[in-house]
Amino acid sequence: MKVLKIPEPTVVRLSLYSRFLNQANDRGMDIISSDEIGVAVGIPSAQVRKDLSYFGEFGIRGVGYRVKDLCEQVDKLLCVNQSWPVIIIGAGHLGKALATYKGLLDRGFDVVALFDSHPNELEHEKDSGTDTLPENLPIYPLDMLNKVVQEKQVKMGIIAVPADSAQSIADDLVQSGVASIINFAPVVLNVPDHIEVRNIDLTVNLEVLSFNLGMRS
Amino acid sequence: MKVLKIPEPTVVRLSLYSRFLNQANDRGMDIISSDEIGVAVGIPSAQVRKDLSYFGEFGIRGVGYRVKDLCEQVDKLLCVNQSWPVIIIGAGHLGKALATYKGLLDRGFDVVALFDSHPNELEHEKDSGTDTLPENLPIYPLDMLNKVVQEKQVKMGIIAVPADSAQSIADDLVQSGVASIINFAPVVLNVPDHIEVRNIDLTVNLEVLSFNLGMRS
DNA sequence: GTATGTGAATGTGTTCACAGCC
DNA sequence: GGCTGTGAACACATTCACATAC
Repeated sequence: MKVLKIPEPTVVRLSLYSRFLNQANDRGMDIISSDEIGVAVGIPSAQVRKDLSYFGEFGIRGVGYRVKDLCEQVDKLLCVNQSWPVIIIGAGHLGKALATYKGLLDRGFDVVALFDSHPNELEHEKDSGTDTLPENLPIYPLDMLNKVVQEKQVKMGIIAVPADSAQSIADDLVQSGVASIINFAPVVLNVPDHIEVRNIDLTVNLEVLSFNLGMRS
Repeated sequence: MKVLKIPEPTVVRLSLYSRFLNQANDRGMDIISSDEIGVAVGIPSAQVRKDLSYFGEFGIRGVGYRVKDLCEQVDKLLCVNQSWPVIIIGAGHLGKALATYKGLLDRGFDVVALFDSHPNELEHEKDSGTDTLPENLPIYPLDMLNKVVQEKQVKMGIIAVPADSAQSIADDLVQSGVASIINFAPVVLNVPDHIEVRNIDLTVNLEVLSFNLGMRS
């Protein structure tokens, strides 16, 4: 069992393993090999073993891994067992898409509030056809940010506002005390070193695809 | 000027450079240094220079880069000049969020159609408060996929459906002839080698954050 | 025999530091 | 002097291959 310096790709894969292991566990699977995990998430089995080996020896040589045990261990590493309050800033289509996404709660992420600069105009309108916002999910104006973050002990904020207001929202989030930010806006945010930002940028992804398509000719 | 083996992170950064350079160009900036670019996108200047050097010598030693020239060159690499027809499968909150997102067209990505398994139930309802879908954006049933992909020469599909139908949609997309897929569903897709898939997974990103928060204690 | 765990080897990406050119 | 372009050094990540344990 070593510590110190976990490669960041390893952590990303851990999340994939966790998802698959939970499914396998629900299906009542007992023993699983690194090979089966690898096939399921599209990663070489040696990589799976190495990833897990950073955190301990979870398997049984000559046998495999006990699904239930491994699942628990990995979930503990990712803190899936505990519930993380998160907030979403921006109640446009994207913000609502995220707020109504049930996959978050399944993995321990609890959207405790939505924020918007014009909360009154859109409070729980009926959206025909698609899921509506949870009844009990409050939509607050931005000046409630500090209060909510502190009261609910929020550590993570999700930015789902247009590019031109993203930096200002990021500043507000940092100011309010969150430690980590997911940013959906297509801008590079400027934040202090102790804040972790992860960008989710559709345009960049599309451009990588178009670059690669262009290369093939 | 070398070719062969461009690091994939380089391509991702190229997209960030392009965004910034276009802004700088619009602002009428003439000359820019690798350092200024680096500061703007949060990357060391040596990295900026190395990234660009994979594709040619775009700068002037002792001076910097001509913004207009560099902008054109980078945009050409990313194929931003040409228009890419893309389709979105899934017209839930997420699909609509993507379809109404104007940033795509700015960068040459033209959403030519939305697909949904129940297109009639949601055809252009009025969404109060937020942007409605473009009037001329058709919402088709899934069995129109092949026809649209072939007629519009679509190379990229965006999967915005729930996890349990994502693989089946991916199969349909591959079958229809798209070359690249952006997948928002939290599953690992199984596709042939010649298809490029890029996953955009909020849950994984959140779990990396919660892992890192957990590590700090 | 079989599957894990892991150093060693390899491969990939970043940073350094300086030669080359303005 | 200043800034680019780039080989060489370094750091990081993956893969190999085998010792180890069941």
